[in-house]
Amino acid sequence: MSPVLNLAFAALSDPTRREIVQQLAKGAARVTDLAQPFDMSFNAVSKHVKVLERAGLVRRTRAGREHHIALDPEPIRRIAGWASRYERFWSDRLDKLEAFLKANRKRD
Amino acid sequence: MSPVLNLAFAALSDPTRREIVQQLAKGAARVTDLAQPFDMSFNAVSKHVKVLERAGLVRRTRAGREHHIALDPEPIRRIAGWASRYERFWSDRLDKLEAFLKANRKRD
DNA sequence: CATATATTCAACCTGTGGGTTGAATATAGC
DNA sequence: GCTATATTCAACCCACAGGTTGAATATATG
Repeated sequence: MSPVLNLAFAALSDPTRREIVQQLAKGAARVTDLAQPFDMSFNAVSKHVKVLERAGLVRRTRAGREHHIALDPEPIRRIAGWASRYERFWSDRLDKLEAFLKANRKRD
Repeated sequence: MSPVLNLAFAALSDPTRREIVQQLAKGAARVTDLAQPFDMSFNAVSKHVKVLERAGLVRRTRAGREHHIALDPEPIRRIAGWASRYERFWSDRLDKLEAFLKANRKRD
């Protein structure tokens, strides 16, 4: 039972939250900025950010009335580490994984 | 919106299901075998297997009254691919990822 | 100070998740 | 054929997830 993985996997199971993570990969942003592309209420996005925060996927720094949200890649790293355990099921050599990773940098 | 990732992440957010996956990494098994280590009803485990199946993480082949459950690593591969997009956040070179993966083969 | 902006908090609704129990179904073995 | 085994199906419960709206809070700005 790994609470980190439980929360990280659960947080990333929602496509809206994965889009937010993707957004944050380009740099930190305010909640308003993150909410802007979505066709849902600001409050809904605010909740999503809170879920990501609770899972440790993002960090929040307050600057006046604005909250700066930044990606913390550690849980994703943990997920990559977890997934790597099954890497032998799709190839025996890490350079094959490397090739796969390279080919999949853009897609969702 | 990637249904594959939605379902795979959601399925793997449950520690029981991750344990089942881990169990299946050692080879295919019957539902009864999978249920045996857990302190919950057989039916609960049967449900978990169904969730994994729906997510494409396992495949089922019927042999008489026994159902053989086998790991299908493709969705995990997809997750590894997704996570790899953020690899630049923790290192710039894939050989660093490789080292990390090697060091984390055993843990949960 | 008054108002606009950025954000959370709280209450609510509906759907789904994980668990239970009890029954149904199908195959195996004596 | 009868009984035991392997499994799903169905109904139910409770907790949580994702969304809404309305209000509260805090900071900027004219």
